[in-house]
Amino acid sequence: MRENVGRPTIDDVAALAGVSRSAVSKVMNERGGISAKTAAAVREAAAKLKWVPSAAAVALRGARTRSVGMVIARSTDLLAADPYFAVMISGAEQVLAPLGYGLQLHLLGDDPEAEMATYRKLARERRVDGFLLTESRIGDPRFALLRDLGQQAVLIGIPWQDDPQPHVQSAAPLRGVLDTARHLLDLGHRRIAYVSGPDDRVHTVQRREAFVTALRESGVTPTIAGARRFDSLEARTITEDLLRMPDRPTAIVFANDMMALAGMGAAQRAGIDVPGSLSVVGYDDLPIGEWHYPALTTVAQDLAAIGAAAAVALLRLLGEERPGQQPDIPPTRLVIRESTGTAPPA
Amino acid sequence: MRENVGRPTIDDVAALAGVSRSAVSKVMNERGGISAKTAAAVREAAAKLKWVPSAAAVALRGARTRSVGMVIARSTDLLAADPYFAVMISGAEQVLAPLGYGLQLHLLGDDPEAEMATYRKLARERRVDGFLLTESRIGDPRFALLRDLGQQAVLIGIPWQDDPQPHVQSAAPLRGVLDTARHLLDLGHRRIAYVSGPDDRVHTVQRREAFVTALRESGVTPTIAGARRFDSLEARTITEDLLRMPDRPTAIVFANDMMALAGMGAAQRAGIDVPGSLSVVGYDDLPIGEWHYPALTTVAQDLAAIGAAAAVALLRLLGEERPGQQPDIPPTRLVIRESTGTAPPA
DNA sequence: CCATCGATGGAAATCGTTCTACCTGTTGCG
DNA sequence: CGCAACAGGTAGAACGATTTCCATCGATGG
Repeated sequence: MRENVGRPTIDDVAALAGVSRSAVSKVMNERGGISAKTAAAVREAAAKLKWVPSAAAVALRGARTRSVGMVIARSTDLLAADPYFAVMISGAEQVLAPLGYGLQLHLLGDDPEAEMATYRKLARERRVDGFLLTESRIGDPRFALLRDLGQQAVLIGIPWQDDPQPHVQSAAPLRGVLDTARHLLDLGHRRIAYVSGPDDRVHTVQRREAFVTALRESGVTPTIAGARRFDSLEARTITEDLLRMPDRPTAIVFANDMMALAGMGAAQRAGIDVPGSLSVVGYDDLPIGEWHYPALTTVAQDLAAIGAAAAVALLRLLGEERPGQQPDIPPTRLVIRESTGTAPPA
Repeated sequence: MRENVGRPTIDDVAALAGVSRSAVSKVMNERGGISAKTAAAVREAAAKLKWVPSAAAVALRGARTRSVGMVIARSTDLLAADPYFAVMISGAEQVLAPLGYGLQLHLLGDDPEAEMATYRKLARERRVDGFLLTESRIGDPRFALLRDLGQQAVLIGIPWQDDPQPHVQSAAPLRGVLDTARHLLDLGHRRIAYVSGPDDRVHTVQRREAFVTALRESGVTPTIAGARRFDSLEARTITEDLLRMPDRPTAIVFANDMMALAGMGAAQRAGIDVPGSLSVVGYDDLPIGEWHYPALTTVAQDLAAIGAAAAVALLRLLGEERPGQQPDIPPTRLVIRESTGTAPPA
C-alpha cells in the first residue's frame, strides 16, 4: 500500500480558499448561494490542488455511485468469437464518461446462478446505481430480481412479453430480416434454410418468425434449423447436414455473422461455390464479413448507437439532469455483398 | 430514486445478534477476539438479514475499493474486429470475482489525451485500487503517470526497455513466432513477407525482430511491410501490393488473425489459391480462424490465462492475502491448419 | 430608529464501515 | 491474597463528502 499523503480533501481546498467546507461543496456542485468572487477563489484553489471529490465519500453520503453495472454471462469461446459487446460498451461509454459515470463490467461463464448472484451482490454492496442488461431471454428472471432489489435497469433489446422493463432497440428492428427475405426471393431462391440461435432468446424467436412469415406470404416455406447455442461448430454441422439433403437449400440465413462465416466455410470445404451454388446471409455486420471472400451479405445494426441510447435511458431513470438527447438508433438494414447471388437453375 | 428502506446496515445485524457493531465487524472480517458462540450468532444474524457491507463505506474507511480499473483506448472498428479483450477480461474476472473485486472498464477511442485523463480521474476519485494495463507502447507514458499517482498496476505484455513495471506474459512469448519461421522454411518457402502492426507497440517490434532473425539464420531475408494500424483494410491493400510484386512472396505472416483473414480474402479474391500458391499465418488463434476455409494456421496464446495471471499479480501487489497461486501461463504455440502448405515450385 | 429581509457563508449532522483504545471479568501464579 | 495477564467485548473516533439549518450583515422600508 502506498501512502495517501498528498491526496487532497475538500478541507484542503477550503483552507486554501479561506472558506468553509460547505462553501466549497456548494460551489463545486453549483448549488448557488455563493458570491461570484468567493466561487472563483474556491475554483482556483480546487484547480491548484487538483482536487477531485472522493467517489467513496460521495457514494456513502448521497447513495450515488456514479457507476453502472453490466453483467454478461457467456462462455469464453463465445466471447472470443464475437466482438458484439465491446462495441456496445464503447457506445455506452461515450455517454457515461462525460457525466462522470463508470462502467462496472462482469464477464461470467454461462452460469445463471452466478449471474443472479452477481446482480444481487452488486446491488447489496451498493456498487452501482443501475444496470444495463443485454440478451433478454424468454421468461428472463433478471427483470423481477432487479425490481426486487430496487435497482434501475435498461434492457438492450426486446423485453419478454411486453414486460414493462425499460428498453432500447434499433428502429425497425425487423426490417433487416424482412429485406433479407425479399432479397433472396428476388434472386430467385425458393429452397431457403434459416439457422436460428437458441430458442430462449427473445430476438431469436422474433427474427425467425418474421422471416418465416415474410417468406410464407410469397408461398415459400423455409427449412428451420435451430442451433442449441450461438456456436460456430453447430453452424458447421448444421450446414453440412443441410447440404446433404436431397433437395438442398440454395440459400442459408444464419442467426449471426460468426455462424454464417462458419457455415460458409463448411460449404466451401465441401466444394460448394458461394454464391454460385449457395447464398449465405449473416446478422450483425461484423467487420470481418467485409474482408472475407466472398464478402458476407448481412444485416447491420448500429451497436454503438444502441449502447449510447441505453446509457442515456438509464441515466434518465437515475434522475441525471443532463444526459443529453435520447439519440435515435438507426434502423437495421440489409448490407448486400458478395455471398448472395441468383439462385442456381433447378 | 427508490427508497433505501430495507437495506440492512451493520447496526441492524448487531442489534439482531445482541452485540455491538464492532463485534460484527470483527466476526465478518475474521479478526479474532470473539468467542465461537457469539461469532455464530453474528453470522446467523448477518445471514438472516442478508447483510453485505456497503462498498462505499468500506472504501471510505479503509481506502480500499476492491475494484480494479482497465482503460482501453482503441477505435471502435478495431474493437469490433477483435475479441481479444473480452477473453482477457473474462480470464481476469475468474480471479477477481471470488475475492469480491470488481472491474471498472473504460473503452475509449484512440485518444491518448483522454486515456491519460481517465487514469488520472479514476485514481483521484479513488475509484480503483489498481490497474490492469494492456498493449504497452514504445515510451509508454502510463507507467510514469501511474507511479506518480501512487497507483499499483500490472502490465499485460512486455514493458518497454526493462521498465520495472510489474508485468505478465506468456511463457516462451516468442516460441510461436520462431516455430512459424521454422514451419515455413520446412515447407520450402524462401520468399516470405511479414506484415507487422504499428511500430509503437513493444510486442510488434519484438515479434518481428525474432521472426527476421530466425529466418536470417537460414539465409532468408523476409520482406517487411508495416501497417500503420492493426487494420483489416491495411492488411488487404498491403497484401494486394505484395501479390503484385514481380517475385511475389509464397508466404505471408500477419501480426494478427484479423489481418491474416483480411489478407487471405484479398488473395483469394485475386484468384490466388491458399495454400496452393500462397501460405498465410496469423497470430492470436481467434475461433473464427478454425472455421474459415481454408482454416488459418496461427499462433495461439492463452489470453484467459494471461488475464487471470495479471489479476493475481495485481492482487498480490495490493496486499491481498489469498489471491491464489500465480497461475502459469502456457507458452505460445503454433497451430498448424490449412492455410499453410508446401511452397509452390519456383 | 428599529424590524425585516435577502444574500452569504458557516457549523454540525450524517452516511456505514473499520479500528484503536479501553473496560470488565476470570484465571494464573507467586 | 494480590496483582498481572488475558480473553471477550464495547464505545467512539475517524474516513470525506453533502445538506440542513443557523448566524451574520448590510440594506430597506415603515
